Order: sequence, then C-alpha cells, then structure tokens
Amino acid sequence: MRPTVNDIAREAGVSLATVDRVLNARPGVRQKTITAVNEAIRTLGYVRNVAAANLARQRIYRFLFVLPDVQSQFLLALHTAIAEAAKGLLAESCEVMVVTAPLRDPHAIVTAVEAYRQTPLDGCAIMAHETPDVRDLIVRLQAEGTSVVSLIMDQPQAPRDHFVGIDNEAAGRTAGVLLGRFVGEKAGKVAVVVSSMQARDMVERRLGFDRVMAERFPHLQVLPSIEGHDNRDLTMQIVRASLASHAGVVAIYVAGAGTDGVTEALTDARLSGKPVVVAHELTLHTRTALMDGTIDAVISQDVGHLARSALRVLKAKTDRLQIDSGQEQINITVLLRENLAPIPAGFAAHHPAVES
Amino acid sequence: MRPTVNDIAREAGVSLATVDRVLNARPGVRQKTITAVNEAIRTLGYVRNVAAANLARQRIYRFLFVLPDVQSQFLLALHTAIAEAAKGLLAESCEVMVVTAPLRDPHAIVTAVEAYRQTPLDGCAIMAHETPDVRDLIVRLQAEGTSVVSLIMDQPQAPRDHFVGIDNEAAGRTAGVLLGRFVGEKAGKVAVVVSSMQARDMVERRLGFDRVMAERFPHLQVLPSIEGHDNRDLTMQIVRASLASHAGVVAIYVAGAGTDGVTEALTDARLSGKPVVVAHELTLHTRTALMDGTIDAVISQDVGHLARSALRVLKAKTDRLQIDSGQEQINITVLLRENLAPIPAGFAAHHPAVES
DNA sequence: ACTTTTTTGAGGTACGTCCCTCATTTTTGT
DNA sequence: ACAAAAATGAGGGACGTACCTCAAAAAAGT
Repeated sequence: MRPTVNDIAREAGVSLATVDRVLNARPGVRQKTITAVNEAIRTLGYVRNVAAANLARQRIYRFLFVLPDVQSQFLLALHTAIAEAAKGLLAESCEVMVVTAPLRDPHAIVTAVEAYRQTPLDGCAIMAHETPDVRDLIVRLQAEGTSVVSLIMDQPQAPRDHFVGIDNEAAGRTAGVLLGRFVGEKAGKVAVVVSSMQARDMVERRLGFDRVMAERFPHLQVLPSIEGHDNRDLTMQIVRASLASHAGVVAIYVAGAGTDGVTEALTDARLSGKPVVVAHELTLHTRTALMDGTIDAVISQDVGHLARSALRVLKAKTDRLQIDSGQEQINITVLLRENLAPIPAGFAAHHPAVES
Repeated sequence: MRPTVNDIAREAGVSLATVDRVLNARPGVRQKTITAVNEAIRTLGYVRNVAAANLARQRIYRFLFVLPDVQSQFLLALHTAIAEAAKGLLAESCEVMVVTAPLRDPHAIVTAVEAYRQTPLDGCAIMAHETPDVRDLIVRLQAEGTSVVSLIMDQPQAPRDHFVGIDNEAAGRTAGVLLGRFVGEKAGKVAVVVSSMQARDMVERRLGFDRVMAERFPHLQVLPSIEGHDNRDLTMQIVRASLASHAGVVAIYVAGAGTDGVTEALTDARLSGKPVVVAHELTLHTRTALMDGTIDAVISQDVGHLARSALRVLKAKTDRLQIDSGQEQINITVLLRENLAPIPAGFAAHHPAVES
C-alpha cells in the first residue's frame, strides 16, 4: 500500500498538521522540521495522491489556447483536436478555452489574452510569432504563476516552460532527403514555399532543408523562399510567377500552408515532367493530392497529440510534476500514397467547415 | 460546478442510495426507476468523478504484460518502456507486471499466465503468435472479466478487446515505397528477411510490401522470405547463403529482428554496389547502421507509446470507458539518417543490457 | 524568570464516490 | 386482504488530501 500523509507524520515524528504545512509550503515550520519531514517523504517514497488532493481542494484547472485566426484546414483540425482533448480532461476538472487572434498583430494577441487573465489562468499554450509583445506577455503570465508552453512555433527567447511541437529542423531535413531521393540523379531547381519567414517553424524547416540539400544533393539548386502568408490565392499567384521566371524547376517543397495554391499553380505551368512535391500536414486537400500523385510525400504532425501533449504538460507544470519527455515528444509522420490510412469515420462530421 | 450524485438524486426524485445502485449496476431497482435515474444523468450531463471513485473504492488495477523471452534490443526497449509507463501510472494505483515466455511454446505462455491469474487480473496485454492455446487463454481471461489486448502482433481470431500496435500492412507498404524509390530505375532482386512466418505482424508486413512491389516496382523481383527467428547468427548464415545463391540482389527488406545479422552478412558479400536496406525498429544497432549508411531507412514504432497505449486501453476497458481511437492509434515513424534525433540523455543507463 | 513570538499538535469539516446496514415503503402473489 | 417479496430511503464510515481553528508547547528575546 502506498504511504500516506499519516505515515509521513509517524515516520518523521511530527503531527499531521506539520506534514501538511510542509507539503503545501505553508509558513510557520522550522527549517529543521521541514528537513525531517522531507527526509521521511524520501525514505518512504511518498507520492502525493493527486486525485485526492484535487478532490479536496476542489480545484478547476483553467487552460487557455492562443491560436492564429488563419482559416487553414490544419488549424481547423487543431481546433477540433483541442476540443476533443478537452472533453477527455473534463473528467479531471479542466476547463479549456481557446482564443484566436491575427498572427501578424502581436498587440491583438496580447489584448485577447488579457481578457482571460481576469480570473487567473493555470496554463496557457501560445502559437504565435516570436515578437517582443508576445515575449512580454509570456513573462507576465509566468510572473503570476501561469505555466506557459509554446505551441507549434517555439519561443526560445521567452521563458516558456516547454515547447510542444515537432523538431522543425528535422522535419525540413526529412523533407529534403525524401525530395532529393525522389528526384534522383536529375539536376534542376527546387522551389520552396513557406507561410512567412517571420514564423520560426518555417525558418527552421527551411534551415534543415537547405542543409540536406547542400550536403547531399548539390546538383539541385534551391531557390529563395516564396512567402504565401497562408493564403491560397496569393500563394498560387506567386508560385505561378516564380515557375514562369525560373526554368527547370524539378521539385517543390511546401513548408507552410497554402498547398492548394501550389497545386493549383502547377496545373497550368509548363514543366518538363511532373515535379516532385513534398508538403506538410495531412488535410483533405493534401490527402487528395497524395492519392492522385500531385504530391509525393506529406510530412505531418498529429494534431491530437499536440493538443493532448500541451494540456498534459500544462497540467504537470501546474501540479509541479515531472513530465515524461518521451511521451511529450511530438513525432513527425511521413505519409506516402501507399501508407495513407483511410479517412476515419465521422471525420467530415467533426470538420463541418473543412468542406468550404 | 459539475453535477454530483446528489444532484442526480434530487433531479430524479429518488434517494442517494438508489442512484448509487443504478450507477454501480447493483440489483434491487425497478426498470422504471433505472430509466428515471439515467434520464436525470442525461439531462444533467453527469460524468462520474473517476478520481473520487477510485479513491473511495481503493481499487488497485492489476495488469499483466506477456512478452516473448527473446533477447532483442527491441524487446529490451519495450521492457523499459513498460516499466516507465507503469511508474507513471503508479499515481493512479496501477500494478503492472511482466512475464516472459518462449514465443514458440504456446503452452509455456499459458502456464506462465496461469500463475498470475490466482489473484484476478484486471487486464492483460499479450504479445504472442496466434495459436489455439493462446486463443483459449484469451477466452478464459475474458470470461473471468479480465480485459485483453493483443500487443504488436494481433490476434484477430481471438476475442481480444483491442489491438495495440501499428498497421503492419501499411508498414510493409511504406517499406516497399521507400525501398523501391531509393533503388530507382535499376532492376534486380529484393531479399526479404522476417522473424518467422508464424508471426502475424511479419505476414502482414510481407503482404503490404509485396503489394506495393508488384504494383509500383515490377522491375524488382521479390525473393521468398528468409526466416531468421530473431537470431543474429542464424540470420547471418541464411542471408549469406541466400546472397551467394542469388545474383543481382539490389535491396533487402528486413521486416523482423536480426538486422545485425543481415548487415554482418553484407560485409563479406560480393555485391555490385551497396544494396538499399530498409529495416524495422530503432535500436543501437540500426541507429549506427543508419548513420554509416549501411541501412537507408528504418521504420519504427514508438515503444513508449505502445506501453502507455496498452495500459490506457486496459484501464479504460476495466472502467468501461470509451477509448480515444485517435490517441490509441500507433503511428509508424520513418527514420532516415537525416532525421535521426540524437540519443536521449540517460539512454544507456536505462538499457544496461543493450551493450552486450 | 519572564513575556513574546514562533512552532507544533489535536481535531474538525469538506471533497465525491463506494459500499454497507437497517428500517420503511411499495409492489406482487395468493 | 393479507403475507411475502421486492424496492427504496436514511444514514454512516471510508478513501487521502486540503484547509481551518484553537490550544499547547517550545524557542527566542528581554
């Protein structure tokens, strides 16, 4: 049987009240006694029964997700995943809220969060560009005891507790190898489409991609990044223009959103042979494109895992528990036409907006 | 505030005791009353506070893992992962045991489990070949209320509650595409090494692999399976013999354990050019081989996820809760030299036996 | 040695659920 | 209409922890 607070009291030769004071860091205990109690905790291998604790304290965890208001299929899927994960955590008294703000307006992000900060938040998961405003926001949140994780795009300069997302440099490298090996011996140019070079994840993917291309595929010339700003039409236009001005494009790496714009631009481009296309994120569009061969490989991150991991980490941080790094590592999946799982039942029902 | 049993009692116009009888399926309640209570539960949106329930019932979940006694690095990693996951569930009063038995002796598996069945088990995760003995064991376990999941290799004919593992056919298909595309235009033969064709996972991988090869890479001739029985030396000898008798092997798919035996056999084989090698599972050996280019790609499943998923599913089944299919889907990861993450700190410490 | 302050002890209530007992009411069968 | 059986109510103790109060003891300062 696991030791309880009573066992600690007996072991340490103090009363239950004192143990309680030590455990919950309440004042009025001599350092000597604190040490004794901690010693007893150690020898007995006591671990606080979090369930009982939460039951007693009637705590409700309040978590907030801050997401960009971009209308991409990926973000819609992320929204659903968060809602799903939140439902699962309902049984553990967690209240999960989501607020969206324009990616390019850091001030709007800050004010959006401020509204939720009236009642203190236990944790906050932020997906935003790395800007001074956001950094200050994170500092302020931390200062008042809110745990913060950066989501999908890291904020390495800010004092976030954790980063929940894939290793984007590794993702870029993976894209590079797949693209390079799929192209084969053929020489030519490679176009790279990103959302925005302000986004850290894009920069990192590009970095990893470039490294592999330079090292392993020197016969392929990588062109400067095309910024599509998560906009289908804009992406289509720029890609079209780029393909027109650069002869000999044999492959395209779509590191950001806007894959539909890219494939659209490909339909009327005069290219010698179908270019190898590697893109990110499994959506209805990339799925179709994989099936019909327009896209050769998709590198995807599991949005369900992202949502659950963010919540798990935030909860662990608020409970001051250790996190299982293995479990919280977000893996990337390489999807090819041949290993694409069928659309899960009820997918459409969960994504009503995806159809549009 | 979330509704409690008291709220249900008030809403349904019955006493707390009756609500309790309904909730815990105890006898002595009229159908009419049961319906009324369930109706109240529905309208209030009541969800049982599992934490409080487990606290009250002082339940200790007893889970048993049944694994083959093969000494492969993969299984060692799995053992560690299970221990790790068990530690995490310690806070939720779960006792996790592991028993090993010879893969090829179904009777030994059964007797090994019988010993643990003295005290009733809540759940059991079985990794074993599909044999009548194992099937009967599963039936008996189910009969006495133990939840059963098949692990890594499925037991589709047995009444297991769930299968925890990857989609092996998809894994085989993925291996096929990677291998095929990496080989390129070149024609030649492809050797396939499996553990044993008795193992369901091997059969499924081979099936998926063959499908892709036939459909997409008809210029590659796939040779019959080589059975290495998870044994390094045996694998080495057979592969060596096979390479000697078949000229023109341009690629090898190692669907089972024994990758070290295969690479060993490659060192002294006279082949025209390095063959493309696709293997399974990330171990110290495959990691090294990936780095030095002996292996081109590794398809791996996350043992941590396997262990946690098995336990989560077993726990959910015992609590008669729904499982989150998204979370329990085990993904495969495609590892290339370029996207190989560094060895996590403390890896060696956790795998003392791996060095041997 | 005395007061003041700090530290400790003892005890209680609460959280939501489970599980038990015993009395009472309602229903069923005759 | 009656006895027997079934259903329900009322209540309490338990799980492990949090948080509260008040009194007692120990330590510190004078």
